Amino acid sequence: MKSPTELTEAFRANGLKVTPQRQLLFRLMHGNTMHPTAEALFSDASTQMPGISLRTVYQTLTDLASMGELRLIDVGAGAVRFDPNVDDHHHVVCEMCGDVRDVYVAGSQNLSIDGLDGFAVDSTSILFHGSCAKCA
Amino acid sequence: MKSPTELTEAFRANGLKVTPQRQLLFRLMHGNTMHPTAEALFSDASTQMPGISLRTVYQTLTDLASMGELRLIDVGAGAVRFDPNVDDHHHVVCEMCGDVRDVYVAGSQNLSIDGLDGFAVDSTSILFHGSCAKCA
DNA sequence: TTGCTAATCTGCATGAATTGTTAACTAGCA
DNA sequence: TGCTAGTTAACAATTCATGCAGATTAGCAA
Repeated sequence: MKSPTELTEAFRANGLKVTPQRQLLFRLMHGNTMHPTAEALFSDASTQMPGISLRTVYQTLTDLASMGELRLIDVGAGAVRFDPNVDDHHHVVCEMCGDVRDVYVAGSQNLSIDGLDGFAVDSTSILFHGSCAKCA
Repeated sequence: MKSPTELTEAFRANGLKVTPQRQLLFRLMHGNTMHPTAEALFSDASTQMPGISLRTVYQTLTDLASMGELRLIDVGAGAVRFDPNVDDHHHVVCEMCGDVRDVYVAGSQNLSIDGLDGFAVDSTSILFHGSCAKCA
């Protein structure tokens, strides 16, 4: 994800306005490795800006996602999570505490895959399920 | 997934009762390659047994899943899908029509993975996103 | 076959996550 | 400084899934 300053430029360039709510969310997501849910971010944002709406958090996150500045990740645990890391990477989720971390996978071009006939594949997501060091 | 007859045995052996509703669902899921949602199965079941409850469909599917007779798959499109194929396999989903098909992946032991330190991995799911032949 | 009892079914209520709606508000340009 | 399109907040609505309670039934035992 771009820096808050760069995002300000990018939003204006796209005809979108840069409000205090959005700037706060830019800062909260920049460099964030927590893979937060919308609710979690809303909670964080609320401490710094009481009265901010959950709807606004969702709105801004989906705007960022559609600009390619964030990735949505679904670990099958109810709520979607947001990841400012847009590198080509995957995830591991702890089934006990729900913690999610980034995983880098190399060598996938050597996989032998059967069943993709007729499909044009756009993207691949690999999700590892297990238990983290703390929960083991 | 086992055959309806075998499932009848298995349910009784576990102290679970075999009702007409359950038998119908056994038949509807056996060999089913559609990866249906609970709603879709409910719809199918309703034509053969009007009055069956959606609650019962969820209940039976959950029971089957906890017995290891089916797998739950989440393609990030809202509802969870159910797969009677419990082999070690993965899935591809068409982003246009939502169709899901089984994919077999070999060679994953040769992947080079970075970021799993401290995690004990129980399972891995690979999901391919793209467009199917009909929607391309 | 009959009766008992725990398991099940249905219908409805509830809950969690997300999106739709609308009137009031404001960023950013002229 | 004013205008106007884009935003926000509050609330309603939707979707998917689970909790609950009273009526019903499968399956065992006599």
